[in-house]
Amino acid sequence: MANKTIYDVAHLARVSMATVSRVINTPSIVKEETRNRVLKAISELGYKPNIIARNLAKSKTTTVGVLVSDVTRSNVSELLGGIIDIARMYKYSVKIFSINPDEPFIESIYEIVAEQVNGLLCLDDELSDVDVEKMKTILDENSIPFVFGNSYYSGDGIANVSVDFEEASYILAKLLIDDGRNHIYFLSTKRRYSVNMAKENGYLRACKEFGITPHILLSTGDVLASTKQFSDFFANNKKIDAILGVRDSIAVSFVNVAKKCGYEIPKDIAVVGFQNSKYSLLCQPSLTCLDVPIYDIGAVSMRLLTKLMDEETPEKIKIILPYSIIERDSTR
Amino acid sequence: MANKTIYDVAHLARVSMATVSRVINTPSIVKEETRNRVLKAISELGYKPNIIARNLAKSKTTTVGVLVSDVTRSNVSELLGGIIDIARMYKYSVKIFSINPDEPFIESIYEIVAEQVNGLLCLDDELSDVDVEKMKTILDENSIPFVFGNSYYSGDGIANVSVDFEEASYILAKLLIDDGRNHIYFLSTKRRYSVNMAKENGYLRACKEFGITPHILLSTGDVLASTKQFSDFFANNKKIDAILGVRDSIAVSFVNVAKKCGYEIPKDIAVVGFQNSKYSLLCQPSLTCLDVPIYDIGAVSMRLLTKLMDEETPEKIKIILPYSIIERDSTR
DNA sequence: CTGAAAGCGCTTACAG
DNA sequence: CTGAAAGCGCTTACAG
Repeated sequence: MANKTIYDVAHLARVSMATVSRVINTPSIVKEETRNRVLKAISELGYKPNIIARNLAKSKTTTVGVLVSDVTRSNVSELLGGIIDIARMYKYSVKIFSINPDEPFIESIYEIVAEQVNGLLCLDDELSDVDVEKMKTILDENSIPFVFGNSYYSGDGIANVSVDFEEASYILAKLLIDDGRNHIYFLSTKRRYSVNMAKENGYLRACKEFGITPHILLSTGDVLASTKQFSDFFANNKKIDAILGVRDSIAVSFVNVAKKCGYEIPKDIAVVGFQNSKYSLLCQPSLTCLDVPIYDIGAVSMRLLTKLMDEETPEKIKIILPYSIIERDSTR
Repeated sequence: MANKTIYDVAHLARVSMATVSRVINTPSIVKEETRNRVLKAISELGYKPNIIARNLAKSKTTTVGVLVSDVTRSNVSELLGGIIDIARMYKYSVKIFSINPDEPFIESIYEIVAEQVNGLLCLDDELSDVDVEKMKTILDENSIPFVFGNSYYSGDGIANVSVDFEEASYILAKLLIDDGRNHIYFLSTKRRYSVNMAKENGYLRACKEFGITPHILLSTGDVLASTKQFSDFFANNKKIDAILGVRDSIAVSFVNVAKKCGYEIPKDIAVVGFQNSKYSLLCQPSLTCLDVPIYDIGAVSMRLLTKLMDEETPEKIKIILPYSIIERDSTR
């Protein structure tokens, strides 16, 4: 059984295809009697308009692209959750693109443009300023609005939805300092994410303000590697009484090693995380951490994008969402 | 600057649009000299074919749909990783759909059909057989091939890529039994996923075969709730010397509670998980568990779908991938 | 309120 | 090897 077209419906309802199109798009304009006849035909045939054809006719699409560097990165799925829910609400469908590591970043943008998306949500957090500028140029040329979700790119005219990680990190560090800690380590990732840079800056600001020497430890995401790294760290007998871990998995690895080396948490070392993931609850002791509204960041990004696509002018193009801090057993 | 069309290129290269189309789609057919002229025009203009128009003209799409019940479910992002990589390889783009909880499941299928996807990957694991049949009917009517990834639906003509969780679970249970354990609990989810049912069946088979009384404990995904549930469990002084946890987060919760109640792992209680997630490594002690090739399941599902979309007849429509078992400190 | 017709940007037999 | 033309399934001024 082939796909029904608008012709089939028109024929059955004995009207022109234009009328069918109208009952679908602007039903109020059609006389009730005709409208009902058409509606009946539609449901009898199980007709669904071909969205491709509609898009072509309108020369616009109801698709947004979501660009990620890697879907498996933490937070991406929760961001997607918010994005998809709002997209449905506004009748957009979402195409997902990941960056092809085998070609220059900008090629990915060209490919997305060719797919005729109506807007782009960029969840990539590792872009150079140059790439961001190039991307902006191409997208602007094609009148494709875009917004960055959960990342920091400061350029003019670049829409951004995030949490103030710099401030949050500052507050977290201050919390440790107020508790009398002064050998505070900042555990971050080897890869330079804009978000983690912001956290680092907040930490550095607090250190500077309170006259504490900053210590930064970078590790990969790999559990075994960081376990080894942290063991070496303790073998060198470094002075330490607190850590801030940008990722829960890193913080938990560290806690495990510290405990094995005879340190008590939080007595000897206080621990603070930046994600409120299940890890933070499953960890022993449970982790004090930032609670970032990841789902909301996704949802708000998408909502902002819908405004941009409708050529509304939103009051703000850079949105900072509130966060909270959850104190648990790894600090006191 | 508006989008360049094939006309602009044709004009610049002084050929017809048909020729331009040919150098894009079947370049070998065009005389080299003409081809080069067209290529030059294409790159001068930065022309990219409008994929919507192409799809309409070919009345087919190069888009596959991926249907999930909820993107944030564990494994979904890793499945997506495999799917996206293979999709890129075969030049498909992927649209992601989640099930709208506010309407009957089958409506979601109609919406996907309207989006003109060329094939569908279904990652939903909680469908009733009735829904699966309905879905198959609709999709068949519209000649949209589909495959289930990481789930079990046994119907005829239903493509499926998974791991033999029934067998794996049987082997895991047997491993505990061989170790002399005979009060083995199976911790599963309240929601009935086809995959978890398969695990349960393997466990039950082992119990039956070795004359052990099966015990099944169902919990929600919520850490706090399951912590309470497990505390109550121990308060009732149940006999227990081993558990199989379908999810790592559940297994870790259980371990935490058991330790707090004075049990030693694995001496008093051996623990086995079904996911090789970071939790299983971060847990103290580290968890013995199944290693399921989630990424591969996504990749193979997508590959199978490309064959189906190309109307090849794959030798097998139900693919069982190999797994392995990683023994760590939670058993011995 | 409704129909005829042009157009969206491509592809692809059909001629030549 | 290349062009003219029809067609993919819709939408939307333009008439009436």
